[in-house]
Amino acid sequence: MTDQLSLTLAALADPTRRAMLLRLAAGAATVTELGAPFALSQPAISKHIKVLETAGLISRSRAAQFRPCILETAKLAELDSFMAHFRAITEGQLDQLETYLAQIQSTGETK
Amino acid sequence: MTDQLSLTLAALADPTRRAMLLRLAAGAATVTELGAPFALSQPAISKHIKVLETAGLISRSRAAQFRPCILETAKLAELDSFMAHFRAITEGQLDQLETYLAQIQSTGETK
DNA sequence: TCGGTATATTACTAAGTGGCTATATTGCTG
DNA sequence: CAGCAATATAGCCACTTAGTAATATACCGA
Repeated sequence: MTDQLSLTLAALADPTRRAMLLRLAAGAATVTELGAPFALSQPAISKHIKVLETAGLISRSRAAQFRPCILETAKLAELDSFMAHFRAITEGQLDQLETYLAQIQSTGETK
Repeated sequence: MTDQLSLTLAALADPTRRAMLLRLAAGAATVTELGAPFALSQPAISKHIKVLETAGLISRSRAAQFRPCILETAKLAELDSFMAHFRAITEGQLDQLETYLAQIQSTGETK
């Protein structure tokens, strides 16, 4: 599991880390702020953040004793472009459903 | 990691399994067909497929001694809707870049 | 310089994952 | 029914992961 996309997905495969990212979508936050919502020890929070950083999903600066985190969207965009491979199919099925709905509506049939 | 989205992401966090899904995006396939491209033992292939099935990303029917797999898009759509939370931000950044490009083009400035 | 706050690192444990070989199951087909 | 092809299961191993408590580091303010 050495490729970037796997790294991204593995980092996202945890509700705590996803919640952190959603929090960061609203703007930068410190480690303590990011960890506040969770009943986890401080090292556990640091670890989660390190996973996100290693995956390139966040980056960090330094301000006094704070290490504020900000969201990095590049890897998310990469995942998004992977998802696009399936989006056509999903939408295709949606179209089929819509066609079907339009059809029963026009013919008055219920089955 | 008990929630559905984590399950989906963990299943996707493996290049072999992603390749299988991409293959299935082109249509149904048997276990052997799905495993053919990989230098893995047959049990390893079965295991990967089971992970995908458990995550609800594929489903399987039964035809003689074959167990053909088909792609299930519901969980992918769910992931897609999670990604939407970030898409606005990514596109926002893109817009900023476009605005910037439009600006330097109209003013003739390079910085 | 000392104490406090923010964060990281270390060392440990329990559980999960991905791979293997060997074996079992299931259903055609001869 | 015998044998083969497709697939699943069991048992094992090496490695990773998510959590913990304890400790270390870094920086601010009095």
